[in-house]
Amino acid sequence: MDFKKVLTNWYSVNKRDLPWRNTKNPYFIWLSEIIMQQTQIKQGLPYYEAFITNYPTVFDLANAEEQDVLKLWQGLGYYSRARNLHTSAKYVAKDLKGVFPNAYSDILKLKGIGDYTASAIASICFDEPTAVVDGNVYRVLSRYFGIDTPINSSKGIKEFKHLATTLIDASNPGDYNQALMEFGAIQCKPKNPNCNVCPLMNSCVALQKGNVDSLPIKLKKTKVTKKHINFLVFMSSDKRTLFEQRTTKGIWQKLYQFPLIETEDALPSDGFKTHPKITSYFNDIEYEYSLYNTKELIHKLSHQHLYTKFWIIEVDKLPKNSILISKLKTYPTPIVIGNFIEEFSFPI
DNA sequence: AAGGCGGGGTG
DNA sequence: CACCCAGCCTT
Repeated sequence: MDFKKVLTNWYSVNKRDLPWRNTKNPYFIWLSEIIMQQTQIKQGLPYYEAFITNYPTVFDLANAEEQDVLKLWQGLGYYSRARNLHTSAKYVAKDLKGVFPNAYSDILKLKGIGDYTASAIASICFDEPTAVVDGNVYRVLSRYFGIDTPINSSKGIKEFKHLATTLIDASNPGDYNQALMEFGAIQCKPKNPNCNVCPLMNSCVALQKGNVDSLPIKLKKTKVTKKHINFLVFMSSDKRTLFEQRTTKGIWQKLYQFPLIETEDALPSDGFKTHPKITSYFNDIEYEYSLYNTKELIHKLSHQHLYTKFWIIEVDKLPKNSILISKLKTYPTPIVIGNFIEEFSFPI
């Protein structure tokens, strides 16, 4: 039996029952693919359900406020996915009158859709024989064919895309693509792959050479930077607080947060009042403060470790742009803020 | 070509 | 602790 036959047979027996496996509706498939980028199925599944419930059609998503879309996305990370999804939904609903593009090259033009996602939608929804290459595919192909080209080099990206294209089952590209990915997720796992019961054990190059564990090859590790971030949680006697939207380019763009002071070193509780950034921020306002977490909370992202402190600051009055504390939970926030809002006993 | 972008899970 | 996950965008 050849490679694709083995895979599709394996898939028909072992595939998980996922909600987007019973539809070819491009809107649903699109949603599922964006949500699942760099995300494990278990983590993304409840978000997929929430999105199809809240926005059953592309028009519903297009008509939504960006803030509401981000709120529904809260906790999933890589928030540009949500912003681009919303942008493209508006484009499809208005400019394309709700008709999703039906060819790889046109799907690829949508913001937030790259080679992988365009291939997935084109093959699953429109039977176009475009090969998907995601993390699973890199792993399966590099091992089965014994390829040690780094998967994150431009040479590797081209090589694996080309190989995947030559292998695709043109008669059923959608199922074949999903079979290859599912095989990587369940059978040919990163750690402890099930080689002893693998249907491809007789022809897997890496298994024969004994280097399954060292494939695929990936260059360069992302280096982690450390930051100290201090959130200023104001509380006024009329139960208001300050909450502001992040407008800067980088992390958590367009999400909301308490006023933030970044410091190079940890801000000591006895030095809070004298730190220049604090004195300039408060500018003669009377306040009482305390530290919510004496131990810094280390919020770990893939490329940053954020040493986080929440300072509770009680004041008499706050300016007009303050918000009611009771409305805090309606704003999209980074998960580290969302967790704090859940845990802290605000006066309401 | 390289780096930034989240949060959760695994060994 | 390191590495991975249905990747994409910007520089």
